Amino acid sequence: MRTTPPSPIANRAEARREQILEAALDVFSEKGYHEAGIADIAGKLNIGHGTCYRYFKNKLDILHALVDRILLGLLEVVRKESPEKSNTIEEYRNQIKNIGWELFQLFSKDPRQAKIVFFEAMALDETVKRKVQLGIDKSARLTELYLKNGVKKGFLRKELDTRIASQAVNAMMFEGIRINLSSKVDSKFAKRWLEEMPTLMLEGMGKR
Amino acid sequence: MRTTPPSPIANRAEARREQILEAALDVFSEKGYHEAGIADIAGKLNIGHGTCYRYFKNKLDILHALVDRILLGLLEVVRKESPEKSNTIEEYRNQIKNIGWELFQLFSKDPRQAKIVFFEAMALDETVKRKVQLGIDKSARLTELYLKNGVKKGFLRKELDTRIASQAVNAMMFEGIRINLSSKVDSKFAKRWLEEMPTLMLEGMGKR
Amino acid sequence: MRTTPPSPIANRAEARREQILEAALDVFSEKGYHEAGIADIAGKLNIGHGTCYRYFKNKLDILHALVDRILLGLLEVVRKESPEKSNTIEEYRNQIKNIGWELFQLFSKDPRQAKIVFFEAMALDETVKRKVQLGIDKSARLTELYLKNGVKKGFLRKELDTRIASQAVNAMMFEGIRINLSSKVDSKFAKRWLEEMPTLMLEGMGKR
Amino acid sequence: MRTTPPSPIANRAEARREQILEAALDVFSEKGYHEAGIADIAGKLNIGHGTCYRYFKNKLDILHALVDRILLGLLEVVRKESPEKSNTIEEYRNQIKNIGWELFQLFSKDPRQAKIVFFEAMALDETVKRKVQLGIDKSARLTELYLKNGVKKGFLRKELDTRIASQAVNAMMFEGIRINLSSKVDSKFAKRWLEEMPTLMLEGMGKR
DNA sequence: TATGAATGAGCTTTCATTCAT
DNA sequence: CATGAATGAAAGCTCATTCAT
Repeated sequence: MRTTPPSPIANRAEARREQILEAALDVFSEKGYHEAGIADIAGKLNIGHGTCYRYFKNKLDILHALVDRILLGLLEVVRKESPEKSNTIEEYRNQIKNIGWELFQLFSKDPRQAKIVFFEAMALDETVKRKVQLGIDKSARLTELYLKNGVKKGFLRKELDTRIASQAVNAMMFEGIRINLSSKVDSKFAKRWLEEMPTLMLEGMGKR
Repeated sequence: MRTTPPSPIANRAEARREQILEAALDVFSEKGYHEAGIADIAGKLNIGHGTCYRYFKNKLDILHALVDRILLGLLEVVRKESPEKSNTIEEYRNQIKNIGWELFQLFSKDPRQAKIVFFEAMALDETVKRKVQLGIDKSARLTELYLKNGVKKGFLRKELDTRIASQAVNAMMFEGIRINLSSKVDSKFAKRWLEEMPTLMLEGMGKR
Repeated sequence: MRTTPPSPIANRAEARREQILEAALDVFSEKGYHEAGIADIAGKLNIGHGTCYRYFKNKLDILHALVDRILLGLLEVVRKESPEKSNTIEEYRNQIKNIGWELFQLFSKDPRQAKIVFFEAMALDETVKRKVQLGIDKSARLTELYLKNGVKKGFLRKELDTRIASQAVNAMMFEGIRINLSSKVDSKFAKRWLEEMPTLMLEGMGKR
Repeated sequence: MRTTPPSPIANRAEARREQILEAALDVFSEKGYHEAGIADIAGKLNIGHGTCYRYFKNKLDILHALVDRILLGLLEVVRKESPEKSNTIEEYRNQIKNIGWELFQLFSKDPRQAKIVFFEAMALDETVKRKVQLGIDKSARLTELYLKNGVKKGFLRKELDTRIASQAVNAMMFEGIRINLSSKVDSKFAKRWLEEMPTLMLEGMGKR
């Protein structure tokens, strides 16, 4: 349900923006932000590089827009499930699996996105870095809601430090993605990771 | 047992190298690799910037040396404890606590190091990135030895995917450090993290 | 006596030209020719900047047209009085006063014009510069007619080098305007200048 | 009598600066500040253009340094004569002649300087413009001292508005130089101008 | 061994101008 | 006629690296 009717001209402009972002995603993730030149982006689209500056203030602005989009997608995934839904630990285990799976999907389908947020953006100017950290933090806060629900419903430990635990959960998730990115990992890794993680998180490594 | 007697001249040169690395650590971690200039490093030491090139091939070479040193320190910590030592889960819990503590120590004492390996180095050329990933991987392999010991001794789950689990453990550890770096976190955070982690890892979040 | 009846369509076009020139006057005098962009001019008129190119060949062409207009106005003022009119030195003094006053009026009413011809145009390509110099020269030639009349009528010195003197007169006039432009001069300055100039020119500074 | 012994190294650097300024004088006066590129300046000296940036912050900085030097030379000339020296109008007439002559000399010997201060600098950023105006103003203030001396000694009119008159004198002087620059003027012009000016200034154009 | 002057590749960015719509 | 998206030449500037001293 769109609120504004799609003006064709705005759409054209929007499409250009998208093209540029798409090309930038390619270039930045391949060569890295600093090595990449505006010319590379424009070159990929066979447009004059001046054109990029009609749609973005500068190179950094492109990255910002890119990061925004990626984080949006990330949060969308995390938000899809409802924190209150699970009533038993088994349901919860499934939720975890789902979210993990979706995230893996998201970043496996387009590893370029992961490269940007997990590697490039972290070494750049304070504002981008902060933006990503905020995004990750937000994701952790959402995760925390799940944990709190679990504690409330009684299937998670009462004394659980949900703040810490949510960050640990996030860390595992993202680390899995990071490792998955480093091409030298076999394709079954993701599957193993996804299967092992919920058990690890819920039951720990210790013998019962 | 040194194989070659320490020639004073080699020592002098070695000292210079150290100085430069120390200065580079400062500068790179503060301004970031790209923003930092060779001149900044030399400036800090009040030496001509040409001098840096007598001790290092180029700017990237300095970073490589820096990363080497940092990873060395990291592995040293992880190696300090012996994977075979623990015989009960309680001993193991203590080992984990120890290692975690030492790592926190290492990177809290000198957050510059963490900034370099966890942020800067990851956005640079493939060789540095790989080097860091290898370091982290090595750390995970070591961790895995502990886990295998645990499984063998029977205080960790028999079916534990030690490869995955070791990476998860690492992830939690490093995430803690990363979060700790983002200055806006209060000083008690480290303590909470360190206390919560072993339990999380061993018993998970689920209610027993 | 117009030769062609004013076609309404030509008038519309003419009006557009005028609008653009007016806007250009604003923009050029405010930001300077180089800092000003075609977009600024078009922006002021809320028209597409491509439109400017339907009325002018290029940016420089706009300046040329502007300078033409300004110089035209300048010469109009100088031409208003008739060089042959004065018969006594007192009449002449009044003529001078008048012309000076009108010029001050002209450029005080619209200092933007002065900024263009006296500052911007002089630092641009040879053709504009020459055009302005020619205009100033023409103004001096006119002034010279007055002087020649004065010599002929006997109220100016017989040996007066009218060529030089006319240029000196011009110089004083224009310098007054230039100084007046530099905002930090008080409003009474113009009055003092206008009053002092005729005496200076006619009687000099020396004691009689 | 130098206060500091001339360090050879400082001299070398100083020499480079001078070379660059000299080349810039050439280039700026020939092509105009905006048309001129740093590359042109460096090209003239057969040095890398980066070198210019070792000695000057940026392009504008070069112009500033240039203008400073020119204005210094200008003021030096004006300062050479002493305002209090003249006791009769004839002595004063000679002083005027001298100063005028020297200024003509200064700017005829190196018309490039005149082009910079009288044309280029006036169309540039506020700071340069102001600097030049200040220089010209300073020159007028000095001239005023001469006039005040003349009034005091009684060979200039008692009621003379010395402020205005000094500016008028300046104007004539500089206009002469400006006209002289426009190559199409014959070489005798300067001589005529210099001869006519003192009389004009002292006795005016009116018949006695 | 240490220096820092010199270098120039290479980047980002601007904006006058064109032209298809 | 009017538009403004697209263009790309052209410029300023930085800084890692070299090398004569």
